[in-house]
Amino acid sequence: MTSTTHNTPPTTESAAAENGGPVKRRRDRRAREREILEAAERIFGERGYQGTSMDDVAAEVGVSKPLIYQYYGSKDGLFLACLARLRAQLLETVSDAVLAAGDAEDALYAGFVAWFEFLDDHPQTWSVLIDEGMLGMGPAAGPAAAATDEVRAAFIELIAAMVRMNLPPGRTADPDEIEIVAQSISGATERLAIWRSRIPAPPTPEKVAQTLQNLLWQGLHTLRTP
Amino acid sequence: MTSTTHNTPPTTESAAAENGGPVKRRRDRRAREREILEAAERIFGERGYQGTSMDDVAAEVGVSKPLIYQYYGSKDGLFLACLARLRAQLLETVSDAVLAAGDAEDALYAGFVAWFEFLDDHPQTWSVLIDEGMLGMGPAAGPAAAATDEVRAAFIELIAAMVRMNLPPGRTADPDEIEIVAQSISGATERLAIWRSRIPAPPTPEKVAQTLQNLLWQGLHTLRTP
DNA sequence: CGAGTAACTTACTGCGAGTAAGTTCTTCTC
DNA sequence: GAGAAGAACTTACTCGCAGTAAGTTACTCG
Repeated sequence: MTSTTHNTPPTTESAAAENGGPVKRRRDRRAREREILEAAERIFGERGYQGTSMDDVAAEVGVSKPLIYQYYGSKDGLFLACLARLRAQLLETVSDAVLAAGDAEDALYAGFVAWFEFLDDHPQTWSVLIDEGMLGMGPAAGPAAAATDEVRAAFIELIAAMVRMNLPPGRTADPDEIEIVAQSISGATERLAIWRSRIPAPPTPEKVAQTLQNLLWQGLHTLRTP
Repeated sequence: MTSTTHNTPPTTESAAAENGGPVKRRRDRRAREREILEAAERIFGERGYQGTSMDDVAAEVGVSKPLIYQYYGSKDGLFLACLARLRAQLLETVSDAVLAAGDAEDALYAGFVAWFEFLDDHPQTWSVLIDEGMLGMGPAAGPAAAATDEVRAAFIELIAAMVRMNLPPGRTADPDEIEIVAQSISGATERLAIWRSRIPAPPTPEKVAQTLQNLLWQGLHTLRTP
């Protein structure tokens, strides 16, 4: 659907424009790259990484496959380019919410809410992220494994910083324990996001954030000094 | 390694056995199925789902590809068959540990320890499980998504049961909150398992389990009544 | 207008999943 | 021990898709 294969005649198109629409051919490189990226983001979001072929994307944009290879190098390259934009947005949104908060308790809650709200507002984004990206990260897994590990690492560092903020002033905690806690929280929020995206009427972001906060807050004070 | 391509000559092998070894050809179906399954488990564990071709498996067993298709239907079918065995073992191990424990607090801790220990003891298993299986489960993700969702669902139900056990007698909690808590714990343990498998000197299962227990235990008492 | 280059295409290769149509080996009956 | 019946197994393909080589068309700037 969505008007595939356009009205551009494949061969003699130079005589075009007789119907009025200036058949956009030969756009500027930057513009084409953006166009391809947007189409790819949409199609990957709909059909997943495996389910999308480069020919699909090429057809959607109305361009031939080698052009995409010239601009993005490989299917992985194209996918990573999609991921880069999306994760930057997500990370920025959550970081902003955390940094805007007053104390540590508030920061944690605000971060959770921002996370779940962002994913509610950008379901397509979320599809791209989790498909082989955010989650598929076994040893030889998907192509985006390394890239999404970066995002995750950034989140984990953010969480670890919050945990440290929460310690009594001047105290330090066992680094292992901080890491374990940060990994746990990261894992919990990812799993909750997936869960919410797959059930018909998920609890509100606030509800989930509050429950998670209740679950974790007290335990965060039990970190031992090394 | 491990003596690839065997000594069976591809063409005229009926005149074989001149060297002594009774070149095992034409085994019983059950035996062949097991043989294929074991090879597949190993290769999937080493190279991942994507990185393994059916020809690889066929060559490893010393058999032709269509035979594998006859027995397992498809690459997905073969992968799922591997998964089925592994997850059954994992689920059983953890369940046993939980059920053998005295009270709820002990059950939670014992479950964590059993989980991390099992994965330490079966790294190959773990590779197969996380590669596109345990984690890759976006909308149109890997083939094993549905299968591993089942395992996860089983764990989540186990966790939810433990949480309920922990409530004051006669009390009931908001089902949404129980679900949120169970999803969180499942996500945390999965992420921790991946993290541990990817760093050089991970903390012991007991250490991780203890930290997780500390993090969660107090919060488990904050569940509201609906 | 013509040279130079950026934008783009046609037409392939190669690999890997899956299949059609057999070909041997084994056993079971007479 | 024939020889039929069926299970175990193979050769030789098709088809879809990632990736590429080599060329062609349109814009731009002297």
